[in-house]
Amino acid sequence: MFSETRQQLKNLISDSLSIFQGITIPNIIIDIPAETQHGEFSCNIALQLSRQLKKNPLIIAKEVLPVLQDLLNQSPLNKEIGKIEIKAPGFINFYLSPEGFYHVLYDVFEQKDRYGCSNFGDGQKFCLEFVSANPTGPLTVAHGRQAAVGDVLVNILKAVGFNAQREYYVNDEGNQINILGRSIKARALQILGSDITFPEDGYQGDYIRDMAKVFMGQHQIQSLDDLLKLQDDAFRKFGVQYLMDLIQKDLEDFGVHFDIWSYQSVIANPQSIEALLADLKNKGYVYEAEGAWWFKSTLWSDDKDRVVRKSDGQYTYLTPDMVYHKDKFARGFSRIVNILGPDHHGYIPRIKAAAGALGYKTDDLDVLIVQLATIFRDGVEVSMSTRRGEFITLREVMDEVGRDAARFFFLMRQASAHLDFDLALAKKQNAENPVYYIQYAHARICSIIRKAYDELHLTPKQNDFRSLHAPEELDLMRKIGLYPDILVSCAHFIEPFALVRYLQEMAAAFHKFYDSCRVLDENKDISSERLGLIEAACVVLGNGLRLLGVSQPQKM
RNA sequence: GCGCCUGUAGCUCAACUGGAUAGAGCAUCAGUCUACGGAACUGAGGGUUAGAGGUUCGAAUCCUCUCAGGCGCGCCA
Repeated sequence: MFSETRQQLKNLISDSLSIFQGITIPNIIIDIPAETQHGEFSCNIALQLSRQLKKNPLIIAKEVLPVLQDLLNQSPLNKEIGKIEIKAPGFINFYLSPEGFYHVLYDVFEQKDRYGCSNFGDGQKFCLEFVSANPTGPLTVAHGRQAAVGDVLVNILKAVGFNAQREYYVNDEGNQINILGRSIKARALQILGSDITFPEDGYQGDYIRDMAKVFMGQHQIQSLDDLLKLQDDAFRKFGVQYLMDLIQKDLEDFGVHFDIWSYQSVIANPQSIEALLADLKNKGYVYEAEGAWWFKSTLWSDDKDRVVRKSDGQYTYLTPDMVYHKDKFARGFSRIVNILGPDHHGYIPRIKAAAGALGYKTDDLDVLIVQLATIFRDGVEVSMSTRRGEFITLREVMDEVGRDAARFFFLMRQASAHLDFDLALAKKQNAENPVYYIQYAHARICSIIRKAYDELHLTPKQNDFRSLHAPEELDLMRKIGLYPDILVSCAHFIEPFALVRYLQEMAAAFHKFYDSCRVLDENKDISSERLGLIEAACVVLGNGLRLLGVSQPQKM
């Protein structure tokens, strides 16, 4: 709603600037001021023009005002904008009329579950690849955060009109998988009494031992001889299958559903890899040196060229990944974004260079780095090392604090910022815990509406709010009206954090209103209008929580 | 050494991507309920936005340098 109004104001202002001949009109910006005393919308155009016109911005604003007011009077926007004021040093501020505020509520009741949705994305195909954890162990909290961020992002992208998909790239081949196979085999050997030493680079977690037992059961292995008859491939295949099942179960329980699972072994098969390398060689993007094959990634401003085929004939990680991205591009996405952990940030120029070599723009592929979450238990940091098998899994966190709190906490900071995750706080069921603060607001509203209906036979009004004009009531409406813009902003910056913050503010605005305005009043008109207002608030809280994948309790 | 990121209240973080008096939560202190869910609300204290220059109507935000911290830099994944 506000985005429409802002666009209309922009047009009016643009028209009103015709009084200045021969100037270049800068981009007109309609801001939403931090302070409500500056109105609902604000424009800095007079400040921007002051240099060009060589005039005091205040004077420019005063010259524009009558023209603008005149245009507004002839516009349908007139009944929603109460007044226009000029404030030093030259801002033009717009104040909504009560009708302008009520318009927000009409929108909510017209769109209900769809309130907040828009056509910002214009149906563009958007591929978000995230988690993509190697099947070498259970998902860690780092993956958990990436899963939460990615999942919510896709929810938001869909809400604002993108045709967005969740994709998981399974690295089911390569060095890591070889190590996995060797680790399982070594544990199985040990179980059967062999005194071999565990591989130096093997995965030391206890889960490998469990896997070895399951493996032996499946293959009916009783003796060392039985085991040694098996090909190494059997261990790898089993390991990948077992761990992918585990990972999929974890994600399922975390509420994350991927649309596409892409397997490296399928997409980046030997033929497609050879074909790609031949093609890049033809184009002069791959050359041989020192017995290895190098990708000329420096052509796209990478620091150095990268090996794609080692002198021993093996491919590096990058090579199948290039094939995979070629496959992704070929599927016709207008935007491709990969979420990676911070340890991979050096990889970005490389993979962007790959996009360039494949004939796309390096900007057609974006990489979003989601920083790590540090887990605190009783104020002490929990250390992490996958290799040594010391890590907290996503599963443990989910079991300990619940899915709602886990998802919410992972989103409580910007994805680009480190996150401290306090298990004790996430478990707390009181005001300190922001999840409960928001859910409580939702439940509280549901409870009031129930009571109004059961005991007073009152239902929320949806089309008339003329009695509502207290500051707390208008604040709540203003907040509700902001919601669609918040989603667009999240999509634009590919960052779900603003939604989390918004919902906290939304809940606060409701609690404030509740404390100063009695909903179930003697006056039935006021009651049903306020019921309408809080129902609208409830719709927004519910819609927002749903996008976060957090439950929206009717009672707690 | 080179590259990237970060530095805002005691703590954890915001600030609509250059706007108006830099805001929240926690913590501290002081308050608010005989009525709708107190899991709530109100108020106070707390800041030279690490520092120094620069750009302009205007800087936490952009540029340069300094300081402090983190990460990356293998024919690794």
